[in-house]
Amino acid sequence: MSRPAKFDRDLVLERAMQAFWDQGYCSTSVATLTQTTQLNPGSIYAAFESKQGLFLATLDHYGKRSVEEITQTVNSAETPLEGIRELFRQLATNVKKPKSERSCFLVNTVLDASRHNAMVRERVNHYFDLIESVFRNALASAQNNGELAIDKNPRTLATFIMTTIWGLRVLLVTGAGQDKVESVLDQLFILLD
Amino acid sequence: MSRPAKFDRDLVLERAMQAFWDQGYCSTSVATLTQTTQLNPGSIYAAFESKQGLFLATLDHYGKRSVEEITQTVNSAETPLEGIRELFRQLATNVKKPKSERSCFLVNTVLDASRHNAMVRERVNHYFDLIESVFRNALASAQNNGELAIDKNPRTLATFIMTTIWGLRVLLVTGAGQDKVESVLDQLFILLD
DNA sequence: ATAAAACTTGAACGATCACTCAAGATAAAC
DNA sequence: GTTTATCTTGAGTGATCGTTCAAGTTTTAT
Repeated sequence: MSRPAKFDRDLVLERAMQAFWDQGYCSTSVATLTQTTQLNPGSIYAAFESKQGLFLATLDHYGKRSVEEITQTVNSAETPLEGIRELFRQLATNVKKPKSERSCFLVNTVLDASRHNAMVRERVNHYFDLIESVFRNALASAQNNGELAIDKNPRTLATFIMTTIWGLRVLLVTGAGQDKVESVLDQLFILLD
Repeated sequence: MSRPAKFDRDLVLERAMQAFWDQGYCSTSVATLTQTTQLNPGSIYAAFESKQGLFLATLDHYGKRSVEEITQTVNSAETPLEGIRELFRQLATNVKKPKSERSCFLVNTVLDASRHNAMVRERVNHYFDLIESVFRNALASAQNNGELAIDKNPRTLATFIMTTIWGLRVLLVTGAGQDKVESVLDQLFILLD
């Protein structure tokens, strides 16, 4: 016996996420959020408790989708190792895309808001862990296939892959060209052979 | 025929830098800056024009010192390649240090303020370029010494080293332990052999 | 001494911040 | 149709934001 919320929660999260992603937590005012989400302050606070509550919800929105997309890309290739390579090739094509300077929402957040907020840090680390396990599993499969040498360590390589992704995100923000990005991919792929 | 400023500019820059580094540009208010620098608002604005002006000055303060320290570490080892390895070993010891979660001021800045401010971006990129050239020169020297295989490309490797540093900074912020950090170093060192 | 120039002080400015809440609107339950 | 519970609206809250500036202070040059 109550009135359901009129707005589409996923649409609101998507729009709020774009705002936070573009401008960062601190520079995104509630006034901006009311514009982009087309929700009044009251509705935002009724649904998400606070600006931080909305931010955490957008983090989940982004995190879940990232994990899905990465899993999809890595696991839908012909072989596990090829899946990982394909993921990096896709990442590299971001150079040309218009909003590549936004980097990754999780990476931006971990270097910004997470350092003084345990809740944010834990959530970001959670999604990083999930993503790393996708790589670790793929590498283990590759070893079983004989695609990856038996003396390589999937755990070590997965950590290194994560580090390379993080580094690549920064590289893209610096405005690096195609050549630099491909340099990085080449070096990483050497280690995966 | 004028009155000289009473405050120590370097000390003020150091204190302001610590504040910006700890909390980020946006979260560091001028009120905070007046406390940490022990300067009144008027003095700050007389000396640095604006909050952003002070920030840019702290960026230079940090950037110049970083370049000096990296150059020193890389060039004072017995061989160029050993210098690069030594730098990474030092970076790795940051895991234990209390403020390791602050990452690198330049990296934090490039993912935060730089994306919507060309002046900040150019300045950060400038220092990144200087640092990368330290590695490129060291690698070229290593090749002349016969320490680095002749088929390796110093330019490509220097870019990869920068990417690894950036990735390592993120890794440290996630709270990774010694083991993960050493994993990354091991993989990087393979590529330098 | 005096004048000139620059620095220091700190109260005050308008703008904007995150957030609240009373009033009105709306859907489900009966 | 009435009740009930919740959502929506948007003006308004006090706090804090970056910045300014007039008044007072201090140093140098003459």
